[in-house]
Amino acid sequence: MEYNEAKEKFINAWGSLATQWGINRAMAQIHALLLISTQPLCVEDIMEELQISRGNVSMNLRQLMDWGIVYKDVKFGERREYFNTQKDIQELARIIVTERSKREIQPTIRLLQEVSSIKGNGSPESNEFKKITSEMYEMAKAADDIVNKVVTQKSNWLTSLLIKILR
Amino acid sequence: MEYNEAKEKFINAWGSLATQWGINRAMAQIHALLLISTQPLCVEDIMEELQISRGNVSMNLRQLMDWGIVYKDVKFGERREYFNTQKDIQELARIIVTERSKREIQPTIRLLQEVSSIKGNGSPESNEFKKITSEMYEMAKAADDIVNKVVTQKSNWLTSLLIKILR
DNA sequence: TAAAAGTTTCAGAAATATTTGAAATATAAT
DNA sequence: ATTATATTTCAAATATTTCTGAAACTTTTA
Repeated sequence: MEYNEAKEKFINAWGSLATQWGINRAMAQIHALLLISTQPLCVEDIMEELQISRGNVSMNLRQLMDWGIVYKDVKFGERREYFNTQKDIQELARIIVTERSKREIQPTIRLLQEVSSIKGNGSPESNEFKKITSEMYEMAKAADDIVNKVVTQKSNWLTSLLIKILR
Repeated sequence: MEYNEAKEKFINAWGSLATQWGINRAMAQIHALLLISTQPLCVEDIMEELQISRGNVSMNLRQLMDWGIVYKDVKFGERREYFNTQKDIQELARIIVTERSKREIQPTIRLLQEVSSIKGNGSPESNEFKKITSEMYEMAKAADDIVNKVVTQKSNWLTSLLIKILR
């Protein structure tokens, strides 16, 4: 496979995979492009490469910045804004895991906490409901604990997790 | 909060959360309903409770069965099919993690494996591409290893993982 | 201060994903 | 073999999400 072919394949496939993860295609593609780029890119560059509109690029760059994985990179003497991404893959993954936990596990925990703590009316249905949602709540908290512990260990978090699991 | 209110809230919120995880609302709601139900339900029951069409229920039950978290539960002397779900929450989570890994991590690994192993033409762009995608590949493999190790440890996998991480 | 160069916003258009409902298919009872 | 009961399929309808493009806005330069 040629470099150009591989690059195109990577960006396209990454976009498709992302939709499965509940992340939108353009956002994933923009991020993929910044990741493999040798220098920061401006909005025009991204529009050009991915053949998408200015508005789309602007909105998705904002989202990527909200996620904390893309930064504005000011060039001296240049008017235009350039964008760059976290290139350290371990650190990138750490940020993404932290962020997804904040956006997905935490609301789930709140919901389960709330519904599992209802008074209940003693009916079998109400008892089963409390039982199952409480178990789910405990489980979600355990998952959250694990993520937090793993993720606050800055460098090489993945490798050291692997080592812990293997022994 | 009343039981009925809590039940409705749980099913609705679960459906919304699911869309964030890339899972469709009806599928998540059907699963939630089976989880908290005291007995297996037939298609009619589900249609009734969630106010969705027969076709929708049928298609999503099939998907849940493909995921391995919902089963047909034959009642003797009954024509109709009844559906039930894995009620052990730890085991349920184990299946879901395994299945998502199979459906999401593995295709990702294959992609990264493929694009990172191109010949390259020596240009800085091609070198950067190989470097980044190789790092992503290594990272995805490590994540996959961790998931496999954790998930093959049948019972209490989450708790024992937590213990390992804490010490 | 006005023009230039760039960025953001957002209403409507387009693309995707989900859902419906009725016909086709399957299975069981008579 | 026929009827009754239940399930599955899939084309069309609906709903949701994403994207576009032009206007509004912001910042810099002259």
